[in-house]
Amino acid sequence: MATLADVARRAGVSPATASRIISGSTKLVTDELRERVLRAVDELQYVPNAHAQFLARAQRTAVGVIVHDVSDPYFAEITRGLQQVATANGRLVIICNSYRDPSRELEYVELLRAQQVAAIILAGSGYHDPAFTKALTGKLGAYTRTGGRVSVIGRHELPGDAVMPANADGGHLAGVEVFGGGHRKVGVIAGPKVLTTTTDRLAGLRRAARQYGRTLPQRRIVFADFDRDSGAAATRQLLDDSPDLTAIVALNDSMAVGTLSVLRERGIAVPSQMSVVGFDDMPIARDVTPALTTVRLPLTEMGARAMTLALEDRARTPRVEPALATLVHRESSAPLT
Amino acid sequence: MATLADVARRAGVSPATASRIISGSTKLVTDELRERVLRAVDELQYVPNAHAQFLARAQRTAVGVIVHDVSDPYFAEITRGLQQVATANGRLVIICNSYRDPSRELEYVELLRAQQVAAIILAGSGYHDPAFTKALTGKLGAYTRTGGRVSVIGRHELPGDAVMPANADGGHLAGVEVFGGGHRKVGVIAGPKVLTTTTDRLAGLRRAARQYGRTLPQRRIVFADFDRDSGAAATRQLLDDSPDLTAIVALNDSMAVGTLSVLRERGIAVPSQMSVVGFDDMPIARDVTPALTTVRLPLTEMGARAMTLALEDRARTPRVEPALATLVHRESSAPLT
DNA sequence: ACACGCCAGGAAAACGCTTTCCTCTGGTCA
DNA sequence: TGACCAGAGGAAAGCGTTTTCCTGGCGTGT
Repeated sequence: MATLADVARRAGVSPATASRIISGSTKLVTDELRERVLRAVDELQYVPNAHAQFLARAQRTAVGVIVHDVSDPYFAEITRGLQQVATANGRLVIICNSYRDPSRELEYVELLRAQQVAAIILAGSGYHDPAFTKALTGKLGAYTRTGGRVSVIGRHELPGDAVMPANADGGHLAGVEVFGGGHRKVGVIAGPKVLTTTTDRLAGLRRAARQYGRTLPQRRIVFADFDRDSGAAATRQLLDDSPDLTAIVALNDSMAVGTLSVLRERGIAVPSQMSVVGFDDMPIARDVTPALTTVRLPLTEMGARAMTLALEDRARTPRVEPALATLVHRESSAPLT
Repeated sequence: MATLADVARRAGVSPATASRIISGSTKLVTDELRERVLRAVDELQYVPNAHAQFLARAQRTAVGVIVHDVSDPYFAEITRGLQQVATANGRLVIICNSYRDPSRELEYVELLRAQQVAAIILAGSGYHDPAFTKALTGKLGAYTRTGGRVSVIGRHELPGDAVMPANADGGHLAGVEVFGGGHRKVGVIAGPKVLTTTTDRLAGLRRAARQYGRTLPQRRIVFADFDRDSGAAATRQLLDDSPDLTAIVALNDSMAVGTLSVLRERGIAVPSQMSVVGFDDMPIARDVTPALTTVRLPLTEMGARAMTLALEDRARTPRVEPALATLVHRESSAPLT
């Protein structure tokens, strides 16, 4: 690998001069030398060693992002927003997938700290696990104390700047859609119990139930894994246990898609025999048949705002920005007739 | 930020000893010192500076991946495969999105080279652009000459190890499905003209047409952007220009989904009035109604194999591994009655 | 008891760059 | 013509690690 010294030697100048030309310092350099150096760069196909540059400059430029899984559309949307703002600010983004493993999340915080990133962004639900939360808070604290910035999406258990999706309000909207439509026997396909997203959305749903004088009995709630296939399995269980359901709320769209496929398989008509409501408004929601009624979160925007917060001037009090949920009514839900 | 020197001072040892303990060298150290150093690390929340480590070790560990867009399910699947193998080998993966912009691709190669990654993997279609190909080949050549490894997925225009999806064969399979089913008026929604993937798949389709004594006239081919909405727009154009079509082949599933939505909107029954065939077998393909007949590529496996090639022992002749396409028959296509 | 070898630990060089500080040349003004 | 100043270029000090090489003390074998 060609080094700066090689370039300088070939151009017959000092490394200092070569560096100034290549990395564009304010210091003036004769056109003749500039020319010679640039030619040498070209001939040697020289690319500065980013690590050495980093060390010499002590200037942090990359940003780290920890998500559950980028290939999950939910995070894909968020990541898109993050990236937009990051590249607009000339930042390199390092994406890490925790695959919902808290210990891996901890490892990645360490790794990003080692990489000296300017900011760490954690996206995705938190965990109901005090020991883990404490460990994570500790590591993030050490990071911020040394000038690092942290911003989170949807994790109220952590300190720092935050963008908070209105999960509870969204759950409430979904609840209003079904309970307000006169449904009484409503099944719920929830996400993993350990995730705060699950409990938040569920709480909103419960509030809506109360508001309409209904209840949400434990036996009509099945916990699944936020993916299509476990949503399908949960639907089967729900249908077998409570054959009299008239509506199913799935706490995310992937699971709702699984629900729709099971209903189709069993010949249960949607929405005439069963209303289905999802959550997140993934792109797929409008393409399934019937198109899915769902609660929309502004995912791309949430990503963009989290990155903006992370990149803002340091040293101010943490800011928490809400992200509103809205109901997108499509064809998979209807009032009880 | 605490440095190694801080830790050493606090523990009352030399930086050398501290380094040996922290980074686990083979050299032996007394338990007492080890203890003191580890305590200091803990108290200072010390994390070694990865850039400094890199510089001192001169050991490349990260791997760079350039894709068109991770949030596109096609690349999400590939990336999943890449990541699996990478993390199994303890490699950090840096993902870069070119958003189908050749010049950005060039920039990213430079950036990854600067990051001193051990390997660069390019995934996704290449471009019909000799000047660009030459520039890219040059940069990659400079990289491999200095010990870097390059592997590509589906880009025959570039040198190095490659995993080659059977795009032409896949196009042929799609063609057999429609022409073999007796369809004569077949519309095609192609991807961007500049992509080699488009031309390859189209070539396979043409071969199938010839085989069944049919043709694929230019006016029944519309070029779109490989995404849902441009697929929908292309479908409208196709229907308006050729009202007598009985089958449509979309060169990827996203566009096929757009096609289905337009057909539904216009009340054209699938498959009785119109057969639809997609390409790639994205997860969504089985969840739309009717479920999409499509050509399957083993995307995750392709990613895994590309990463394996990239991580293998250096210095051998480039290897090209094919990735077979298969037809997944679902409900969106049927023979002409 | 002496010499030797071994081993724990430290000093210092190296990794590739940036940047401060210094030197030297040439021009300007009195 | 001499003193001064400005500006172009170079020397060298760092950035935070790892690692080689060295030192000094101890144990062992004769």
